[in-house]
Amino acid sequence: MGKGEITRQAILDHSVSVASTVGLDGLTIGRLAGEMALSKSGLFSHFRSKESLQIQTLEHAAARFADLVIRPALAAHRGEPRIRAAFRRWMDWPKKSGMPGGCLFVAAAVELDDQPGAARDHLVAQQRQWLALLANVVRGAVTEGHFRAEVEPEQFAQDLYGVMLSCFFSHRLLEDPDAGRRARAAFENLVMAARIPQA
Amino acid sequence: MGKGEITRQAILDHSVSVASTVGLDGLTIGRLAGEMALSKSGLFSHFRSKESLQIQTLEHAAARFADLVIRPALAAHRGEPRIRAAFRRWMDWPKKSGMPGGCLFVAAAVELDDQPGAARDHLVAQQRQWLALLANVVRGAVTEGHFRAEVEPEQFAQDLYGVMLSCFFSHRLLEDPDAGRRARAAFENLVMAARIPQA
DNA sequence: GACAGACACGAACGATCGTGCTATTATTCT
DNA sequence: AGAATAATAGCACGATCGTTCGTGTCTGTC
Repeated sequence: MGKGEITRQAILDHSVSVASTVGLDGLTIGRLAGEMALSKSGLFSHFRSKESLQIQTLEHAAARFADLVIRPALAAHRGEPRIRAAFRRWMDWPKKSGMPGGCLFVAAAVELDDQPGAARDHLVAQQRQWLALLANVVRGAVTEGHFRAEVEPEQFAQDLYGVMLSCFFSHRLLEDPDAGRRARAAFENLVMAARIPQA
Repeated sequence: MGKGEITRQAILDHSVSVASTVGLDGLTIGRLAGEMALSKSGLFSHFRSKESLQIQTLEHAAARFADLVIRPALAAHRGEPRIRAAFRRWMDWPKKSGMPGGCLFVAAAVELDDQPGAARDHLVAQQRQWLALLANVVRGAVTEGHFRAEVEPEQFAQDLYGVMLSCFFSHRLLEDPDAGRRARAAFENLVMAARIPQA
């Protein structure tokens, strides 16, 4: 790994952190350069455009998400345990991953949902994949006999996403200290409702 | 109502619409002026700063929210009917209110959760009030005998918010045509779980 | 030890940002 | 109708934005 690649990675590390608080658009090359002790043009030369910087920032975060959430979750036993692992890792991945502004994907989702372009396309593909993976994990819980056969995996995935989003909202904006506890409770309710009723 | 007030309202109408797509920060005085056929300084003089424009935009949207969601919901019968009315109005209030970029409050929430200032304070107070109102409506369903006594109103309110947020997310970013249907299904599940079980 | 390539810097560009001033035109009130 | 007031336009400012270009400085190779 050459020196250029090293600084590029360092820039992206910081970029993810900054973008989590000010968004991908609020992300500024001048600011990034200042905080990395680089000149604007020196930093810019690593990415040939701002859009490229934004996309690479998303990719960088996605790689960390795969390391910190997806892979550990898939290492858990199929079925309900894997769902619990995914949820737990997902819940505190912004903290673990050094994103002081909360999950970058949530910020980017709201920011880009109206802004066509390569960055949006990238994020959409990413998030669709993640939701599909969640749905598949739920499907596994059905075939494993943990969940009822009528459980709709896509429904469960969207519901899970809602639990996460409302937790972020209550926690970050409203600063509700009970947000996390309620999110866990909501998760338990979802799981209980999906389980095969014990006679 | 003088002429100044009329144009101010017209500006705010448009400002809400624009901010819903590009955010309160992406909202720009120059753009707003161009689209309203006003000079930058002419428009600016109505608000003495950009922060004031942002706050008034939030207030304007809040007033419409009260008209289109809160008041009609409170007009419904106390208990479960009122919850259903609130949810239904809430679901399609961005459409009804001419916000092409989806709910302004959602966009502002993600944008401002890290940016201290008067705009954030205003939004936080607003959203806390709305969540408290939702919780109160749920409390009404309990005292009315529709919901079980153990139902936690604040939990229900946060869960409801999650249903809305994940619907917006799936609908607007992922363009999932089933997002609305799933949100309604999730709502029904929440209500059913809270009801007094019929023997 | 000359040379090539990678890497960073400094200066400058056109554009746009928010925000003041000063006129000038519209509107409202007596 | 005329005077007082409100609303808008025009212009300029300093700052910052993304981007380009030319130049210097290392590092490693033949």
